[in-house]
Amino acid sequence: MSYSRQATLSCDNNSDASCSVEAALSIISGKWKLKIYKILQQGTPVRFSMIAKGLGDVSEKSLSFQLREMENDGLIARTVYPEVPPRVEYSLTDLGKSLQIVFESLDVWGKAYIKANKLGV
Amino acid sequence: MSYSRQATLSCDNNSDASCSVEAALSIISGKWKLKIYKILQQGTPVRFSMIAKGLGDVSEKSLSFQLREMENDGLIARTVYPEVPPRVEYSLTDLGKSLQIVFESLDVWGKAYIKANKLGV
DNA sequence: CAGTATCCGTGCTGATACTG
DNA sequence: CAGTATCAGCACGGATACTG
Repeated sequence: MSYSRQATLSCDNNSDASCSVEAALSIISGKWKLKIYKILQQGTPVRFSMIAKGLGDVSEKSLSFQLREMENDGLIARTVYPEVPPRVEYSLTDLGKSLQIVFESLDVWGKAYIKANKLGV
Repeated sequence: MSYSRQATLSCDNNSDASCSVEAALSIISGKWKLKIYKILQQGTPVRFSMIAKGLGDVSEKSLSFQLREMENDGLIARTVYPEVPPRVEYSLTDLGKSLQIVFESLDVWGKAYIKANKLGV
């Protein structure tokens, strides 16, 4: 891990009210996080390779990194089964599930935006 | 302008429902956009230099770029007064104002996240 | 299978200098 | 005043090879 995070997370020096908003944004921002979320949303734990397959063209490193960030943020749970070959399953935590309403809000606005700007195609 | 946008915008090839969410995310993602939004939220049009002052340490190029993106996305209106010296004022459009509820949603979740992860300080 | 290590390309962002 | 042009740095994400 050569770099960590945008550092907007803790907002130590915050005198503004946008701290929580920026925290939320930094957590859900990431090229694959939304799609990972959608995959895990089904409810049953999903294996690393299955997530990779669901995403299509993600590299192992990128997927691993995004998953690790989501785990560190408390969005997903990582369960390792001490088997051979190794098996690791990921699932949404309650905190992760609570993102649902945020995505719904973004979905509603996104649709309104697309409509307003006539970006149908 | 040497580069344009992350290209997740139009979602031409979308077969998934996350298109609108990603569109919304790409639009509000940007180092200064949330703070610009907060400044313009007061209601009265604000001049370029006043926005810069409100942000503190943003470069002119970065601010200009963020404003241009927000304008292109229909979030803010740009009014040029043909005076000397030139005066340009920015204000939120109705579409921009409609982001309010999205930010509220992010704010609520962000607060819950901070609480869950004990990131107070 | 599920990663990690290393290298690398690109794009976002900033600093500085210049213009109408 | 309100930008634009150019240069530069670094974070991000990807490719490939290697490991427990």
